[in-house]
Amino acid sequence: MKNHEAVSPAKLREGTTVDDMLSILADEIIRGEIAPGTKLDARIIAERFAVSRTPVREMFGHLAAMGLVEKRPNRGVTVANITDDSLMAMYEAMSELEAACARLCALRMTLEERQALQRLHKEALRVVRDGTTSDYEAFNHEFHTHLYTGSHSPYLRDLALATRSRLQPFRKAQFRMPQRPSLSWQEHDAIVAAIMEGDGEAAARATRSHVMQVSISTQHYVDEHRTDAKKT
Amino acid sequence: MKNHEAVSPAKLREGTTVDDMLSILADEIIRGEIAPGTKLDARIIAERFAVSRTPVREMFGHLAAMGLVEKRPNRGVTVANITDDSLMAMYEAMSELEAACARLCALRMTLEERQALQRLHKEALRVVRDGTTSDYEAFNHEFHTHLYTGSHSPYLRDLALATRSRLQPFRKAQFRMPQRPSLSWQEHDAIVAAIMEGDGEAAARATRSHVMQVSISTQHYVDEHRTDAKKT
DNA sequence: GGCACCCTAAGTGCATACACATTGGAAACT
DNA sequence: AGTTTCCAATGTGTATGCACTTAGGGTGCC
Repeated sequence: MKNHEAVSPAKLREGTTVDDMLSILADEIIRGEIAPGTKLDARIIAERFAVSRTPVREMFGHLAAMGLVEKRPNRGVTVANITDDSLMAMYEAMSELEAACARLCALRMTLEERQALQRLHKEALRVVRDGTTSDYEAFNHEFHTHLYTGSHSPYLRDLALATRSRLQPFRKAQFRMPQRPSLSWQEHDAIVAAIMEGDGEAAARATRSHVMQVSISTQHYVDEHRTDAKKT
Repeated sequence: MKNHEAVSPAKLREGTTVDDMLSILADEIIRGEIAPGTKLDARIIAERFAVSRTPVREMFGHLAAMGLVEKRPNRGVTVANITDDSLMAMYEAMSELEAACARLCALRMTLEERQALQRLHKEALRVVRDGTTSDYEAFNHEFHTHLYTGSHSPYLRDLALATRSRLQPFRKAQFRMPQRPSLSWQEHDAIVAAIMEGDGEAAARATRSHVMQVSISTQHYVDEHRTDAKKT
């Protein structure tokens, strides 16, 4: 029984079942494929992944802990419907987290990291001119990731990453404005300059204002689509 | 602040079974009553609270999401054993979070909040002179809580609260140094002064250095007790 | 006598079953 | 007809049982 090369078709021995579901579901929520306010039926999810409700419930707990869903006792789980206020608050926290990262970047980044950041930033300029906004979005994403890792502060990085995940469904909106990539690049430029000079406070200020600009752009989008995202 | 008090196992059947266990277990871990590295047997916990293993497992998921325990597949959960490096990283993140809060406090605190902070700070001075270190610890806790809420940034506050929870088991060590309360109060004094003057940057700097002082004190304690916390 | 292997015991992870809470709608009353 | 109440259907929360994984010790082999 145990010595069998158990490669049964239904069961895949790849570690944990719930983690797989978790990453898939989290990704779908983050990508916005599941609209905020949607109720997640444990039974449906269980059938979809061909498992029982028990691991699904466990996964729901993880999703709730990530802030991607809200869990109310005896009333099931719904994809987190973020209000304007809480969205604003999250962006504000995000700006502070990134500002702190940027400040530490200015003080701590190695030569290689500084060069990599600058290289990335210069490549992004080409994308601003020639590429699509979607292309720039990828560069933007990586740019900020560099800021997190460049802080050499793992926990700060994790907090920033987690917060960004929670904001992800709304961030994709910002680049709807055609001039946004160009402005974004200019704001990045100020950040890079401050980091290169080792001016931590300037880097923090520039980053804070940059993220708040993103917040404002996103807020406009949310306002426009208020009617769509009506609560269930 | 939500202070869930310990509930007797008998009356757990009322409403939220999992949350009650969660708050109790989390509290025990945070207070250090369960040593880091201890393995938590789902069956034992289930018997203790007179429930089945299912809700216990769900609670384990929450504890893991809080970072209080580590969960390895098929190997159960153990109370998070924080290494020196990760402890340092957490304190660093904490210092940045609190610095951000303090900066916002300087800019945003209402008159009432400023007065309350000052009042609390003055009372703490009496405790430094006459009271026990345990008394001061309570004041210290509330002082920092004021900083979080005074930022008027709910998410930043939540991040700070969550991070503090994870650091709580180690923070109690810092006041072993007899002169620490006095030094702590002086550091607080600089923070309060900066906030009162509305100087955000100064408040941030003072808070950052204050928290890093706490980190250093704690680190000494951890070093001394390395031999105790050896088991993984 | 040391090392590898197997074998057993313990504990985790998932499935199924059951009890209870919530909700929507139909029937009865005002 | 509008409102309320009751009931059933849907779905959550918990218990129990089973399969599988892992760890520890004993036995055979070198």
